Amino acid sequence: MEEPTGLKVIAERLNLSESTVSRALNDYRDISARTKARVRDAAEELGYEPNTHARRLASGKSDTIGYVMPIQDGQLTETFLGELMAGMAKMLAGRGWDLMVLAPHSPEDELAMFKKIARARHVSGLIISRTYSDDPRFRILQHLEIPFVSHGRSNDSGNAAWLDVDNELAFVEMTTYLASLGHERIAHIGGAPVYNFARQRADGWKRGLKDAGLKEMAGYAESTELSFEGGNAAMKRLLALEKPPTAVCCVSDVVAIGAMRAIRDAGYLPGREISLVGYDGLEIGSLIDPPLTTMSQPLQSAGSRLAEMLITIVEGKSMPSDNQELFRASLVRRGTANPPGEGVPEGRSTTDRQ
Amino acid sequence: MEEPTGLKVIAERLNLSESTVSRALNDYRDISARTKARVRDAAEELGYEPNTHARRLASGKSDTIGYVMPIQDGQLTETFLGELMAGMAKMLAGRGWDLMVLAPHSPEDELAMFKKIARARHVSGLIISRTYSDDPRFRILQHLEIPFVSHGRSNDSGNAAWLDVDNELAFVEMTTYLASLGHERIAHIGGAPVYNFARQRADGWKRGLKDAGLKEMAGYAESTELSFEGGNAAMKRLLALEKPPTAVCCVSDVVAIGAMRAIRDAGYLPGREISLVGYDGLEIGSLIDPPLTTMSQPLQSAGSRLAEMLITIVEGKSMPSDNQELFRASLVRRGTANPPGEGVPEGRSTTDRQ
DNA sequence: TGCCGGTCCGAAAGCGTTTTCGGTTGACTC
DNA sequence: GAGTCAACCGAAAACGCTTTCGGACCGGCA
Repeated sequence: MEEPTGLKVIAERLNLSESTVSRALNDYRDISARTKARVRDAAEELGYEPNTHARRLASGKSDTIGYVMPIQDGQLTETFLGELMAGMAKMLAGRGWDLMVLAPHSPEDELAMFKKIARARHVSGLIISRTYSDDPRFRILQHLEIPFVSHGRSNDSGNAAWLDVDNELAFVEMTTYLASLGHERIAHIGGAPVYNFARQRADGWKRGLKDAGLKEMAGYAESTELSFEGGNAAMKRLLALEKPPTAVCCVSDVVAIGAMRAIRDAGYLPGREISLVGYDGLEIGSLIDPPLTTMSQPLQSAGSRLAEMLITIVEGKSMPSDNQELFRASLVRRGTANPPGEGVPEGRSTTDRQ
Repeated sequence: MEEPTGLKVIAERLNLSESTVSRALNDYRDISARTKARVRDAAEELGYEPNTHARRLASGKSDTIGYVMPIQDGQLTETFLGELMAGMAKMLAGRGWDLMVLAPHSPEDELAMFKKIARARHVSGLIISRTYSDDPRFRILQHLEIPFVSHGRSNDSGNAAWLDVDNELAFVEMTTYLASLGHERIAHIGGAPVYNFARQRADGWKRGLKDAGLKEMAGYAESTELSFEGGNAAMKRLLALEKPPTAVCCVSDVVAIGAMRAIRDAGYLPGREISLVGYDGLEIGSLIDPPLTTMSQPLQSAGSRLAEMLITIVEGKSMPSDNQELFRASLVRRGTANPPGEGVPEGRSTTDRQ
């Protein structure tokens, strides 16, 4: 229908040159205030919207950042993604930037995407997530000179930009909390240490034990895959111990829910004979019975902040290494963490303090 | 570093003109096979990657489609989004298209985005979801002449492109299944009928009752918000009935989980005295106790198909009205749907037919 | 009067493709 | 040997914007 109005028509209507109109719109300072106003009014009236492609071609900028979906690791992230991406998209839209989704189906595919981006430059920065303890992507992206920020640290993230939750602190707090309730036999069901967050969380648990003056008992450091079945199996192993724990720190809510099942199957009640704390703050945790005590991490704000950081880096307003931020998880007290009660499995009904 | 190789350098190296190189790369037929091969080899060797913006500006195409995230309705969709978008992104990437995320924070904002797209045309098509029974977006997008396909139908989706799950059929099957187990008092906890899918599911339940020769009892058609609390409250109302149902069809898994809690709180066991079936097929449903029987809908494939449909429409290879597809949900038998047992609340322990 | 320094705007050269339009070959016909 | 017709390729004009550069104009100062 109505063909899109370009700079030309508004220039003609105002008896100005296209270049003047362009600069007026972009608020150059060699254009008089009066002219700027006239141009802006006309643009408004004509419903002018600049052609994105032309603008990007001419300026050499792409005003687009890409989010690399972590899809090769099964579905544990799903709940995550919506909120995180919504946070990014809103922030970016507010600044006139676009968010593009990259969903590689394999590490090779991911690498190919990186290379293509390095060449075509139609995406000016990347956000990656679900980082490994040793994550080659940091080196690759740096070598390719693609600006990026990572959601989660890594051994390789030294001078890169990242935003992470203080996983270690979260698990220190979790452990300390459990200890403060009177627990002395606190175990941990962790994830594979290839995941950096899994390692951090395990470290936090250990430090928490130490801080509380507790010692790590043999067999208490479980590691498993990040799934319901994983948590279930790990908990079974813990229950088979000579001295089973009275409380367990779980690397994720899903793992914790799996563990709850094992506890039930053994004839105990989660939160009663054995306390549990999860991590993620999934809403679903509040729906189960008893509702899962957990550590919740910010998501929308993380997405938003990630995008913000990346923009300043892409625009050269800050160095990657100046963009390293630690968010904090917060304890959500629900029903599965209580003082050790009676009926502790296999055990003397230990402490009664407080 | 190495400045990006453009058409020019490969043309010079081969003693050809840029236009020839361009056409060779795009497989025009007025270029000899030999030349094409030479060009392709050189391009490969030089690591040529076309400049997206230049290409899009020149061709007038944008090879980008946008997905409008449904974020204003709370968080019920979250689990969804990851898989759906992954499905889209993979399909699009396979064809060289990009997926852009739009996250409007209000209906007005959404409208503004549409208008901008209609002008700037930097996105050549849209995928919308979470459709309302009366959804103004269909009219708007058609009027704006923005190609789109909808995930979910609407009263207004007559000649538009859509992909939907056969919600009605799913609930017919669900109801029939419950009836086949011997239930005669089957209720429904639905969602607000402003959501088209909620209306369809309610219709399916009614038809299922009729097909089974059952009649809808007074107060059995509950409607509530799509949340845990909603399901919980609705179930409480059902339990307060003179003749409470022995089975309940729930509009979503989350609602079903809320209902389970109400059942428990009333002293009954979900799946025993009162059977339940949810909808969505959330993985989390399998983790709770007892695991939730549900109807599961395809997601990755839906995302992929949506993208595919939109491409053919954008390319003018098919009319929107020729792109209307119904996917089918499938029953996932887990633990909450069983023959009516003893202890049916308030009731004669009705039938014993299995 | 002449010169200087601002202020404001136009001209024009890109940005890297795509695509239309001819034009040049050589082979083929009659 | 003149004409025809493919087959193949180059020239050049877009695409719609950004950005540099220079120039016109005006006031003020010596």
